Amino acid sequence: METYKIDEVSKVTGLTKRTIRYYEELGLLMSTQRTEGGMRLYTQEHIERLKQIVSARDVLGFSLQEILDFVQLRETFEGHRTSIQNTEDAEVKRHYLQEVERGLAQQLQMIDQKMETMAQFRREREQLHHRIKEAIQNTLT
Amino acid sequence: METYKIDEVSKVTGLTKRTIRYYEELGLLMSTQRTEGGMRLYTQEHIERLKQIVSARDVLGFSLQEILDFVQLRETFEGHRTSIQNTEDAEVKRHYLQEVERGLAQQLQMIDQKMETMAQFRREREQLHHRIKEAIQNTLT
DNA sequence: CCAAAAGTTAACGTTGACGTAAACGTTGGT
DNA sequence: ACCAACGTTTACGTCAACGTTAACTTTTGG
Repeated sequence: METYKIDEVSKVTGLTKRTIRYYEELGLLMSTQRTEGGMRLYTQEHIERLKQIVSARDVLGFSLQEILDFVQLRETFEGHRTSIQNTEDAEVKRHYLQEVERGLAQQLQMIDQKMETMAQFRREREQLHHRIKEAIQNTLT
Repeated sequence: METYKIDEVSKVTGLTKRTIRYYEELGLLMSTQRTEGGMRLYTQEHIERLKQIVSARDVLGFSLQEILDFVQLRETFEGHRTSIQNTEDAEVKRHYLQEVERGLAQQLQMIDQKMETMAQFRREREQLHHRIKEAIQNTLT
């Protein structure tokens, strides 16, 4: 599989090398494969993940701690597929999945809440914008 | 007009007294009337403003510096109505207004950009949610 | 009228999210 | 085989956004 060194990743994501290592340290980014000498080798998947983190951070305004919750929920599920998948106890399994499902439902609700508030904010700004444009018109008459 | 002391304001906005004073210090919140002894007296308008600031901070993820830009743009316009309104030079006036208009247009575009990314993020989460629910169904069959 | 509650300024402390510098090892081209 | 460019860890520095404490004044209820 194609891999990238940290400087490449830094350029395509816009993050500094320091930040990329920091995110790994926090557990936001899964650890990479290393070369014999210890250099990190990133895959395309790592890059996608980093882009998502940036979105969540800059656009949604989440703290790294909140993002960690999001990430862990996904990992929990993906990890589940291989580790718990083969368990015999369907009860345990279902209970586990339901926990994850509840978490996701809450996240969705939280996002909707944010979008609503954002739309509200936008309306307010648009109204101001409208009034300004009117005022400009009035300077022309 | 009805006024409130800082502790009241703290309770209804959820902000600490320290934070409220800090926002005033930064210029995010217009200064209040004071009592003879120097105590701040807030109006309903101050409270509304604080709620907006909290939204912009928590929901939109804006930094206080960004919020300051938003606030100043509004103040600039509101202040304009009384101070520049009566100027004779319609040229100066219109130019001024157009500056403000450009700023607002940019803000709107920025908000739309954020909403778009947020919607994208939501879709991704929803898809994951869907897969989880499917997996739960599968434990029942 | 007076103690307790609430307010004020000033200054230092803390936490999250990185930046930066030092000291050292790895890679890859000539 | 060498060296410039890039990588690694470790550790201290920084800045925004407040928290906390101190020392003091004002307001208010009994």
